[in-house]
Amino acid sequence: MSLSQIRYFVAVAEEGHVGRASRRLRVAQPAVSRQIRALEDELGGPLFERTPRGMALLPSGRVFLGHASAILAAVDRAVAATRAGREPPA
Amino acid sequence: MSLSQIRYFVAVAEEGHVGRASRRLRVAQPAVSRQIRALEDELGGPLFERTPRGMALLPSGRVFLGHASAILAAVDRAVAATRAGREPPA
DNA sequence: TGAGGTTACGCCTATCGTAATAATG
DNA sequence: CATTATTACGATAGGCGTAACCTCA
Repeated sequence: MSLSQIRYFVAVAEEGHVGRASRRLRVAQPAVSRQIRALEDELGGPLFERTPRGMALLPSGRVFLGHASAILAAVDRAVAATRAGREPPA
Repeated sequence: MSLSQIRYFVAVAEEGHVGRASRRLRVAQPAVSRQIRALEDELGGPLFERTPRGMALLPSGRVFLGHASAILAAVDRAVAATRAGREPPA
C-alpha cells in the first residue's frame, strides 16, 4: 500500500469514474486502474462495483474511504506542523 | 513522501541508530540513510542530529514523530477495518 | 457501437544491496 | 582505530504511458 494508491482510491471514490479521476490526478487511466486493482488485492477483495457507468463504492469501499481520507489529512498535518515548527512564526 | 519513508523514520527515531533501525526493518543501512535524507529534504530541513553515537531527534523530528506514528496507526486501522468489514465476524 | 475499464508491452525512474568513503570520538 | 553514517555504482523492481482489447447496455 502506498500513499499514491490511497490518493487514487479517494479520487475514484469521489468521482465514481476512473476516467474523471485520472484527469483530476493528471495521470493516465491505466495507471489508476492498476493501482486500484493492486489495492483491492492487498485488502483481500473488491472496493468498487464496476458498472457500465463507472465505479460504485461497495460497503468495504465506504469503510476504507473514511480511513483513507483521514490518512491523507494526517499526512498533510504532519508536513505542515513539521515545516511550521522549523520556521518560527515571524 | 512515502509510507516506507515514514516507517523508516519511526524506526530510526525509536532506535536512535540507523544500523539498528535497518536490522529491525530488514533492510540495508544505506537504504534507510537515503530515505531519511530524502524525507528531510522534502520537509525542508533536518529531523535528526548526527552524532558519533547515532541519530538524535531534533525538535522538528519530535514533532514529526508524533504525526508519523499516528499515520502508521491509521493505516493499520484502515486495513483491519476494511478486511473485517468483508469477513463478517463468525 | 459507444462508453468505460482492463491488459500488454516497453521505457524510465526509484530503490535496493554491496562495496568503498568520510567523519568523529 | 572503531563505530557510525554517507556516497558510488551497478542491478532490479515498480510505476507510467501508449496502444490494443474486452464488456456491457
